[in-house]
Amino acid sequence: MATIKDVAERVGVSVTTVSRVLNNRGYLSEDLKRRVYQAMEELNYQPNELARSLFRKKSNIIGLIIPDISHPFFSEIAIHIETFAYKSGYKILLCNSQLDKKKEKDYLNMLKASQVDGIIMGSHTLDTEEYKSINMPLVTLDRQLSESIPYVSSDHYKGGQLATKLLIRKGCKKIAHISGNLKLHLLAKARYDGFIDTVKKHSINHVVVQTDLNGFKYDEYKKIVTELFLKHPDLDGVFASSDLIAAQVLKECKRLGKRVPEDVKVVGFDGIRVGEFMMPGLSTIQQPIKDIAKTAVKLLIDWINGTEVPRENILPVKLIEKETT
Amino acid sequence: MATIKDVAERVGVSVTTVSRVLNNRGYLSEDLKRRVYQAMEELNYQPNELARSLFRKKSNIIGLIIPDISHPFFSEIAIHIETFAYKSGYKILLCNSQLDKKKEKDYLNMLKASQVDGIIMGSHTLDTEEYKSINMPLVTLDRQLSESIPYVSSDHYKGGQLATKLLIRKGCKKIAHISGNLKLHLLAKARYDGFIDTVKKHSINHVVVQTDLNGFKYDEYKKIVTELFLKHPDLDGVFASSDLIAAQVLKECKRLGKRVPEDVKVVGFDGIRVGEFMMPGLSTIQQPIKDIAKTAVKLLIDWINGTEVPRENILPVKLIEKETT
DNA sequence: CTGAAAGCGCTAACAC
DNA sequence: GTGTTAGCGCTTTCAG
Repeated sequence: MATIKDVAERVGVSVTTVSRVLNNRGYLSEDLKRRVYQAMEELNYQPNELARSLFRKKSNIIGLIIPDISHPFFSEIAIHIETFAYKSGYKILLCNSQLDKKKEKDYLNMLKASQVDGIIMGSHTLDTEEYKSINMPLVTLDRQLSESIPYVSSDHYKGGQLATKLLIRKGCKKIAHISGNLKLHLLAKARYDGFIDTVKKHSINHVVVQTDLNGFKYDEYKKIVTELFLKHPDLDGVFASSDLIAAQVLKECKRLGKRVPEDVKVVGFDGIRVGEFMMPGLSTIQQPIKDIAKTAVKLLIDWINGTEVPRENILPVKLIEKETT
Repeated sequence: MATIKDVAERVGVSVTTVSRVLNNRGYLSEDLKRRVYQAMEELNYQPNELARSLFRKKSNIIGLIIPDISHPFFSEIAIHIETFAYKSGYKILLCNSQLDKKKEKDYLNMLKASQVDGIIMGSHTLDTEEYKSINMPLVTLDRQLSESIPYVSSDHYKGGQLATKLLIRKGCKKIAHISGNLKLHLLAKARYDGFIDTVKKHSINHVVVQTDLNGFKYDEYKKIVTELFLKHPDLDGVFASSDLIAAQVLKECKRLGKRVPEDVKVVGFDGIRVGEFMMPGLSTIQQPIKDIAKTAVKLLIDWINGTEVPRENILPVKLIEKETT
C-alpha cells in the first residue's frame, strides 16, 4: 500500500508538503494541490489512519457494548447509533457481551487498548468500580452506573403507567406484569414501579413475575408464561416488559384457547419495528429508539470534545393501541 | 494513560525488556516477569494497539459491511460473525451501507484507511471493479463478485425447490413467489430458479413478483401483497422470499378473510429467530445462519493468514414445516 | 541476556 | 512557502 512518502517522491516534494495538502494547512498553490491529489489518485493512496490516530491521540472510533446485536431492540439501537456516528465521522466497534462477565471485561480492556474515543454501554455485568476506572467518555443506555456517568433512557415509569392504565380502562380485573430482572439496577425497573403504583391506586388484583429481558430466552419465557396461566387461570390482562415476551403470551393464549383481546388483553413494550411487521396487532409501549441512539451519540461526542453533558436524559414513550387490548 | 516507557522506568529496565515480557520473547527470569507484570498492574497499563498495529501492519480488525443491522437476518449473521471473530482475536467494525452507493464507497475507503485485515461483505451497490481493486482479503455473503472473491451462501436453489414442492404436495393449484430483486446478481436469485423449475415440472399455475429483500420496506411489501391478491384472488399458495414478507402475506390474508392454511398456504424464507418467536406457526426455509457466519469468518481469517481458500461455499438449507402449510 | 537505536506512517514545531 | 527533524508507542534488529 502506498504511503505518504511514495506520494511525496512522485510529486517531487517533501512528505510535509503532502501532509499539508492532506490536512489543508497553510498556504498551498492550486497547482501544487492538483499535482498532489493526482499522485494520490494514481497511487490509490489512502492515508494510514493508524498512524494518524497514533499521532493525534484520537481514533474516531466509538465502542458499542450491548448484550446481543441479534436482539431486535439492540439491533435497532445499533443502526441508529451507527448512522449518527457516521454522520459525525466516527466508526463503530461492535461488542456483544452476551451478558458474560469475562467477555465484557475483555472487551472493555480491548476498547481501551484500541484507543477508542468513547464507549456506549448497553450492557453491564461488572461492578460499578470497573466502569468508573475506565477513565474515558462513557455513556450508558438505561443504566445508572455512578454519579459521574451520563445515561439515556426512556421514561419507563410513564410507560408502565400507560400500559397498566390501558388494561384497567379496558376492564381488566386481574393483571400480570412480566418484568425484567428487578435486582439489576436497570432504569427499566421503573416500568415495574409504574405498574405497581397504578394497580394499587385502582385496587386491581395483580401478580408479577420476573425474567431476563435482554436475551432470546425462548424456553425460559415459555416456562414462565405457562406457569403464570396455570397458577392464575383467571388472568385477564398481561403487561409484558418486551414485545418478544408479549409474543410468547399471545402464543400461550392461543394454545389455551383464550381469545385476545376478549378473554385476555395483552400489551408489550419496546415497539420494535420487526414487531410491527410480524405482530401487527400488538398493543405496546413504544420507546423512542432513534432518539435514544441520537442522544447517546451526541452526549458521547460532546463529552469527547470536552463539553459538559447532562447526566440524566429521559426520553418520552408512546402508547400504541392496537388489537390486543 | 501509561505507556511502555512508564512501566520500564518504574521497574528500572529498558522498554525493550518490557516489550519482551509483553510478547514473551526470549528468556526472561520469573522474577523479572513478576516485577514487570506488577508494574503494569499498578499503572493500569494497556499496550497501545494503535502503535502495535502500525508496527506489525496488522490491526486484527475485520470490517463488516451489510445493508442494515436492524434487519433480523443481518443482525443474526452479525452476532455469529462477532462471536467467531472474537474467539479468533479479531474485532468487528460495523458498517451499514443502507444500500447507499456513496456510503458503501465511503466505508470501503474508510476500512482500507483503517488498515483492517479483511472485509466481510453482505451488501453491494458498486461495480465489480471497485471490489476487485480493494486488494485485501474479502469474503462475500451471497454475492458472486468476481472469479477471485470467495463467497458463502445457502443452497438457495434447493430452498426454492423445497418450499415449492411443499406447497404442491399440500395441494396448491396456483402459487405466487415473491422474490428478491432478480436484476442484482445475488445468489438468492436461485430461489426463484428453484421455484420456476419446480412449478414448471409439475405444470402448476404460478406468478412471480419482485421486491427488495434487504430492507424494512413495509409500505412496498404491503403494496405488492395487496396487489398480488387483487390480481390473483384465486391464489392458494405463496412462497415468500423472506419471513418478513411472509408476515405481510399472513396479515393480508387475515384482512381478506382468507384462512391459513385452509384457503392459502404460506411458506417463508430465512428461519430467523425472531420469526420463531413472533410467528411461531410460520413454515419456512431455514438458512444455516450460524454456519454461514462461521464459514465467512474462517475463510477470511484463513485468507489473511495466507492460506488458499475455496471460492464457492454453499451450505444446506432446511425445511421447517409448521402450521401455515 | 539486556539495551540503544531505527523505523512503522504520519503531523507539527521550527528553521531557512 | 517548503523542508528538516523529532516524536506518537511500540517492536525488533544488532551490538555488547
